[in-house]
Amino acid sequence: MKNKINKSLNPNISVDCVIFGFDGKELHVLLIDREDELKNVVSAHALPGNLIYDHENLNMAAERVLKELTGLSNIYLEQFGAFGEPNRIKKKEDQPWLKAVRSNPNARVVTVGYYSLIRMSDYELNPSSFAKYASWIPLKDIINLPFDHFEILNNSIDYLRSNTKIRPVGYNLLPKKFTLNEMQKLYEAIFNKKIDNRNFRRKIINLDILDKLEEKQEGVAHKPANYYQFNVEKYESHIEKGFFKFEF
Amino acid sequence: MKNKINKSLNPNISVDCVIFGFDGKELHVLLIDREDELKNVVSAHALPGNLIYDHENLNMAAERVLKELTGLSNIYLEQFGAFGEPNRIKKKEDQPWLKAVRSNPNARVVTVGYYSLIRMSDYELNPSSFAKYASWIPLKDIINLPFDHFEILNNSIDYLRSNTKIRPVGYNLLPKKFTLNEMQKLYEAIFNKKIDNRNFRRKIINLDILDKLEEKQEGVAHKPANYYQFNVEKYESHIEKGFFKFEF
DNA sequence: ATTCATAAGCGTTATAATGACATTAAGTAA
DNA sequence: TTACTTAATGTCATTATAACGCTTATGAAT
Repeated sequence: MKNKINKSLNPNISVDCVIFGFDGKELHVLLIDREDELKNVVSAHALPGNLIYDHENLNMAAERVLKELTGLSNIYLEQFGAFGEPNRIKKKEDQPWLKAVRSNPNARVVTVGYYSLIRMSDYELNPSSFAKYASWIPLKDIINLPFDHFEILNNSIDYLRSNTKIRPVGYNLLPKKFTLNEMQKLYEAIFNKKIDNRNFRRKIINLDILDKLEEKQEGVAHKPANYYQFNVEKYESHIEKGFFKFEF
Repeated sequence: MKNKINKSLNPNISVDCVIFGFDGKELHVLLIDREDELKNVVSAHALPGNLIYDHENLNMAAERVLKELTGLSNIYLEQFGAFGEPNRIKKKEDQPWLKAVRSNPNARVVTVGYYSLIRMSDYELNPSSFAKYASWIPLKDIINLPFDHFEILNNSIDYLRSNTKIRPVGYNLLPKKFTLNEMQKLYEAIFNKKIDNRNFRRKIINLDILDKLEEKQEGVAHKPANYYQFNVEKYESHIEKGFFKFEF
């Protein structure tokens, strides 16, 4: 079994996935705790990532690895960069785990980063393979990671933000019906800053990608908010065209 | 010699360079004609690219490969993506050359793309290694390329354009002293469209990255244009901050 | 000397987008 | 009835935008 896998695993190329999760309040990142072949769980959280097979392309590899390690599937992943410092997996503290799980632990590995932003409540975590646990860690609590994963994470954040500046996000991140304030919280989470509510509303509404519903919130101890939903056609065409400047 | 090189060349990872050249009028791309070990020149133009060494990072590899194949050095290269279709170098017509120059011609290779935009007149082409010729080909004349190089090229164009929308370019692309119309031609070349001259001037001048010089054109059979030069400090700080929306 | 051709360079106007800011509205809870 | 909480709205001054036409400085041609 191990041999069979190793035959087609490329020793030099890996993918790493940065999955941002939104819970309505703040951004989280999906990290795993690794388990080596001796079943000693390696505690430092890490990005889900692994070597690719020679028969799959990078996107497929990222999807497969993500699924194998965390159970998540059907997630649109976007590439944001390749990381290839020769010493990126040479740190002393990272060696024992590599030696335990890789047939060629000293090989030079270039990794390709993929990211996604999803709604946490839509997915159930099912770690397997060498991932013993998988968990959502608040982004703000992540202060370091093994290998060069912290650098990769920071790169992905930049990428996410600049992408969000030129393409609206939200579909798949908010409930089918949502309030504008829920949407604003999403943007505030991504950019990690407060946004003026009147200006936000004006801007989002002018984008003309939302339909205002008749429905309102119920049972809340304050003025109920109106529900909105994405107008999928307008939303998609806006995504295609790209470029709306989102700055507050 | 061959063995020595092959020992540390990683068979699975390459870099490819898209060097855009500006001649004051239109964009060109630096392509090579390949020569195999039997000195049969392979005629189809290709992007300069090759496998990386295990001791170098991706950036260094791109710089080295570019220098080895074309003679260009001291060029700031920016990564724009990794390309990893399993069949990307499996096209029938690409096999003879691979067999002639690679010790492992069937290996699966993921390539990382780097691009730059330079002033053609600043550099002299000195092809070597397996590059028999290196030449600037007008971008508009490039209709296909071997391997997946055409796709890589198209990706790099998108990248160049979106980058130019959010960060001013021009330093290193124009003479030390240049006219606003020369600068406008650069932008027109990058975006491949005509731009209104009054609006262009207003926008560029409002960026406050240029110093207007006392000097004017001489010997031209029309009203002489004023020379400008970049204010390096302002330019750099603007590049840092990023994000100016450039749309016409 | 005069005219011509050429590109440079200036300016206005109507419209749209931006940021900053404060009050009222609609519901539940007590 | 009042208190509490979040939703929702509007204005204004400023800035950015796109579209557009005329005048100017020079060398070349006559």
